[in-house]
Amino acid sequence: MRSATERETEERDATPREGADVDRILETLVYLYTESRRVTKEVARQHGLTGPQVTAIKVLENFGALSLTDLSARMSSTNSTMTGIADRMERDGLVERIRSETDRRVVQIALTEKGRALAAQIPVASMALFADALRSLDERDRRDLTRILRKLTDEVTELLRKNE
Amino acid sequence: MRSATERETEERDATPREGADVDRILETLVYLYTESRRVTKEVARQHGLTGPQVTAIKVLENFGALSLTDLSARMSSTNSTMTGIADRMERDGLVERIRSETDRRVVQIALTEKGRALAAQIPVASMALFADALRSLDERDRRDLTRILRKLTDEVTELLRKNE
DNA sequence: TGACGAAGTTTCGTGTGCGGAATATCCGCG
DNA sequence: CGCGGATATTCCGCACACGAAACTTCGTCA
Repeated sequence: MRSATERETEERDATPREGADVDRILETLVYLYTESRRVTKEVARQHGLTGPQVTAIKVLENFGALSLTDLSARMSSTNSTMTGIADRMERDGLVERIRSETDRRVVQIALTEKGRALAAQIPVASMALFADALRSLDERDRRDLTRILRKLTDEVTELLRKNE
Repeated sequence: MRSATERETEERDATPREGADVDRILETLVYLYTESRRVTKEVARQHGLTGPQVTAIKVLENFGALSLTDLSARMSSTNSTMTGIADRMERDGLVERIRSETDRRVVQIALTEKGRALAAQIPVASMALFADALRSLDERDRRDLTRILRKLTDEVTELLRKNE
C-alpha cells in the first residue's frame, strides 16, 4: 500500500495491512467523543449554558480563580478561544475579570455569586455521557484503559516533541 | 468533597471518590483528541486544506460520490455543517454537486479531477497523530483497547436509546 | 388530483476553535 | 535608565459546529 516512496523512517510497521484495526479504533473514538459532546451540550442548554461554559464553570469551582492562560490549559483550549468564552460568560454575569496586582499582564477569571450558584446545580463536569459509560466498566477494564492511555499520551508527547 | 447536599439520584457511585480515575481518563482522552485534531489541521494546511476537508476528500475517495446526508453521517457531522464544508470545497474546485436524477431532493457530492489528484497525495485519512500513537501499541494493548471501546460504544448506544 | 406528512438540503444566528498580528507588561542585562 | 526578548491577553479573519426554521421534492392516501 501507501506508494513506492518508502524512504522514511519505519521503525515500526512490521506487518502491513494492520491499519484496519487502527482505523476502527479511531472511528470509534471519534464517534464516542462526538456523541458525548452533543449530549453535554444538550445538558448544558437546560441550564442556559453551552458545553465549554459548563466545563469552565466547574473548573473554576474546583480550582478557584485562574488566569486566562491556566484556565484555557485546563480545558485543552487556546487563549484566543478562551477570551471569547470568558467574554460571553462575563456578559451573562457568570464570571468577572480581575486584573492581577502583582503582574498587570495577568487577568484572573473568577466566578461571581451567580456563577457559583449555577455551578452548584450542575452535577457533572463535562462529557457526562462518556463518564457514565466509563463508570460501567469493571475495575480491570478501567485499569487497562488507564494503562493504554498513558502509553498513548507518552507516545503523543514524544511525537510532538520530535516534530518541533 | 463536593458539598453537603447529596440528595440527588445516586443509582451508581457505590464507592464514592472513584470518580477520580474517570475524570483522569476523560481528561486524557480530551487531551489526545484535541492535540490530534490540532496536528491533523496542521498537516492538512500543507495541502491547502482544513481538517474536515481532508476527512471528506478521503471518504469520497474510498466510497465514491455520496449524498450530503451520507457524507455527513460518515463524518459524524450534521447536514448543516456539511453544507458549509461542501460549499468551500466546491468553491475551491475539489468537489461538485450533482443533483440526483431519481430523487431531486438528493445532492450527490463527487470529487473533481483536482480533488481526486489531491486525495491521492494525502496518505492518511485523519487524526494522523493519534493513528501513529496507536500503531506504537503492541498487539495485546490494541486488542484490549478494541475490546474496551466496544463495551463503551455499546453502553453509549444503550444510554442514548434510553434517553430518547 | 390535491392535501399532507416525511425526507433532503439550505439558510440563519450563535458559539466555539484556531493561528497570527497587535498591544501591554514584565524581566534581565548593560 | 533603556533596550530587547519573553509572557499574557486581546483582536481579526476564517472555518467549523449545531439547532431551528424555511424550502423543495417525494410518497401516499383519500
